[in-house]
Amino acid sequence: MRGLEPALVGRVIVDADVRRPDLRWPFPDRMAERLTGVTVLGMRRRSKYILADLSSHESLLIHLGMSGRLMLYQQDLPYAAQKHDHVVLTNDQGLRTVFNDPRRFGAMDLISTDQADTHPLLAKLGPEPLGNDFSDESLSSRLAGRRTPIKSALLDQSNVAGLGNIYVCEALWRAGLSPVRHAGDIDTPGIERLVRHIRETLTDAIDAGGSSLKDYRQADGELGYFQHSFAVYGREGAPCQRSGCDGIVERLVQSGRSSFFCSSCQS
DNA sequence: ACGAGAACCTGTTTGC
DNA sequence: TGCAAACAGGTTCTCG
Repeated sequence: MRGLEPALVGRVIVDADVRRPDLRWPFPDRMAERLTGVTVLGMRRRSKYILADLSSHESLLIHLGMSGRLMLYQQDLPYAAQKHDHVVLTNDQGLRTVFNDPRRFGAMDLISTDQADTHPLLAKLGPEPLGNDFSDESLSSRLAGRRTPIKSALLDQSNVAGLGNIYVCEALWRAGLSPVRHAGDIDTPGIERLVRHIRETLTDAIDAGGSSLKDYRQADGELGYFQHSFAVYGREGAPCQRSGCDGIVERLVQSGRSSFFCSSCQS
């Protein structure tokens, strides 16, 4: 969202090429026409959704799913559609914004700007982890009595919005909490650590990503930028990085998702 | 209400 | 080497 904002805000969309009828769901009626000729007034994010507010009083809602990418192709450079390029927006400077998504778990919708908060996809989201509504008290109350593993509870977007598999694994490691702990069994100090480390994990990731995204004009498809900072994710069999811990990173599957953790220092 | 698993898709990696 | 299974940054739906 931060990479797209300077390229889109204040610009007019002069062409919308919608190259297939759907992603995860069908696109809204006449999406291409409704996007053409409107100005992008601003961009914002709610959980993992990107919202572009338009001069037509509608907002373009975007979710990248698992494999989705939004890439910018500079004006003057020739653009030839790549495989899985599904939507191509061209602005009044000739800059193209391309939604590419091989697995098509992503989504796009057009919604009334003043009803964005009540959209079905957004209505049930929990608090933003970097906002004031996310706190020891709010998380504790949402987890109270829950017997589901804390790993699953943190992936549940109604408890806290915007955490994915990587950041949940990393935050639990930083907090020294086992992913198999029942969500409702975590004591107050554990909740306090969890809230703090969720925030720190996200801010570290955003900081690392921000520097890499400065090269967005190249749109060369370069992959993740926080991956070099993972303590446990994808590191099964590697030594635990916590100082003084001699454990080995393990992997287990919870609710169909891989959890990476150190059973020596996470309890 | 809660929690686990399947489903949606394609591409890449792993294992026999 | 070749093929099949497993796995992948997510979310919703169904079922017990």
